[in-house]
Amino acid sequence: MARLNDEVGALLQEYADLILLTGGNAFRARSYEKAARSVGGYSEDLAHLDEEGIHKIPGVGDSTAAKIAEYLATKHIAALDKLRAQVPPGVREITSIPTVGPKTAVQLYRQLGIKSVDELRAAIDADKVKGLPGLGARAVENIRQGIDQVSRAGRRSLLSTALDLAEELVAAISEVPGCTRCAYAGSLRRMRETVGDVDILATARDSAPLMAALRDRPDVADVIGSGPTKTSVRTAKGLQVDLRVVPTADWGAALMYFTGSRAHNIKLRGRAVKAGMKLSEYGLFDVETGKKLASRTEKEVYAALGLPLIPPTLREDRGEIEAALDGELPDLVTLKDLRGDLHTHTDLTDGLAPLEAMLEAAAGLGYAYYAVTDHAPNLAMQRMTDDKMLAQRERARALDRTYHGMRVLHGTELNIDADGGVDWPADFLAGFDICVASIHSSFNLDRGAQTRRLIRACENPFINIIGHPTTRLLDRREPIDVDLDAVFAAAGRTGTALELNSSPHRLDLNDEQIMAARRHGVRFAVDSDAHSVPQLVGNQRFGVATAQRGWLGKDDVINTWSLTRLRRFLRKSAVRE
DNA sequence: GCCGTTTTCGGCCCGACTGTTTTCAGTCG
Repeated sequence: MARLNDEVGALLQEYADLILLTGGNAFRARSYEKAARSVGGYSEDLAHLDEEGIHKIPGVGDSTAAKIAEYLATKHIAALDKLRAQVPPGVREITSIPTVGPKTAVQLYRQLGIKSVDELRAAIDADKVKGLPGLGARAVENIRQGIDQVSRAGRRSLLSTALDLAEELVAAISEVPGCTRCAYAGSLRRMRETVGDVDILATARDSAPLMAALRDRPDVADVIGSGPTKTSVRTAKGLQVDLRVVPTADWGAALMYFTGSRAHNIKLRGRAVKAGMKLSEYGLFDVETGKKLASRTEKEVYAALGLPLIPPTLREDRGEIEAALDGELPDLVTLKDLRGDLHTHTDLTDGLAPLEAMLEAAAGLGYAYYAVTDHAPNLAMQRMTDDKMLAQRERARALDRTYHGMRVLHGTELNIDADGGVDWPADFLAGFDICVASIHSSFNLDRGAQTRRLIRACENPFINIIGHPTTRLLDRREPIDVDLDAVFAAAGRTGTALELNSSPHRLDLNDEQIMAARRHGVRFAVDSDAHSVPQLVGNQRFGVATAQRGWLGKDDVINTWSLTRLRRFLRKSAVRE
């Protein structure tokens, strides 16, 4: 469910953006930005806080607290509305294009009247942009590529965004009198990394009240169509939602049909045909007699096809049907299998919560161990020093075992430089329990150079995990150009785990890369990369689902292991000795 | 606008990279 904190955080971020776009004080804007992040990542729900409680959120002072209180009371912020009136919403949207910031967006608006991404593309095509101050041929070409990238990503929503909406809708529709079952289906149920639309399936004798409940929601901007079996709407945020209502007796067949994938369904139907049966969203039928053989539950339908229930995360026609027939479906890793988290941050660098708050939340998840891995000095903005890191280590040692006996590992997230080196020499690295190493710069090296730097990082005897290996951001940045097969081979050979970063913006490695890496004997760390308590608690479901999509079992994932086994792996002895 | 082992004013995450410049502005992590 979307938290009120995220909603308010987004408004404060918008306010900060609008301050910059209207030429306001940059420090003022930064202050609202900081507050936006802080509110979004705050562990307590705004809905349960009074004005005094709101004031205690770090980075929230008198002015911001008043705006939040105003929003909670009236659902409006007058100052925000005032700024909105000065800048068309499309101008802010333009700043989401990589390489286009507020200065450029405002210049385009002032000089050419451009107030949407579409208008900007048209202006570039008409050669009107080149020649503006600071915008030469190269810069314009970068903007054009940025537009392409954003529009490719923009058609689909992040899994987390779609899931928030779907869970809210399922809860609402389930409460409508007469609704007997309700669930989300589609690519969302398969937990694909991005989702084109949200499919909701429900059963009820009379569908009308369910359809009305969807149509009448305040966040519905547009009803695309509505009949007795299907209603389609578009939300204010542009996400399409389809609600289908089927008879209770056909729940299983309909859920299978609407969960897909298409390729999985086609293969199942082919199998049915060979056996003299027909499979549709209404059930599995005997072709000769027309008799319905199964439809009530998914398990029944799969069983009638001679198959065990196949988990939704595997239904992509990547061999799961064949594996099911051979009795070789993988025993997939689950959220409950995770015994710890190996890549997390605190407010010592860019995290929001102090170490103690993160540890308490981790212990609350039942973790047996937990690694704090704050940023290393080469990410200059983080201002890390040797002394700060050593002081944190002392605190971590002191807090070891104090949270329900949870073991605290002291680590760091190193920066892999363009040559594959990292922040500290061997003697300092040797002091850490665990080292994650990630790329945070030089994203545009050529394929050979990227491959070399990552292989060299794998060969570093102190690096245990390569963090977010391709560095892609689903809504913002393409992956680096790298020979992943060569990197996977190096990771397998050196005993370096590859991360499956659970942030819904990353999911890096992705499902197919995981499958390929596994063939090289690579082990994986499913890590939250949490920068706040909500991320620590919320991210891992996305990582685990992606691990399942990559066919990973418990044994493939090092943070399901016992601490003893994990420590042995972290010694990386094969390389060091 | 926020904040204080720099505390009621004066700083504020700091450096690299890119493409435009001829000494720098804008963007990004």
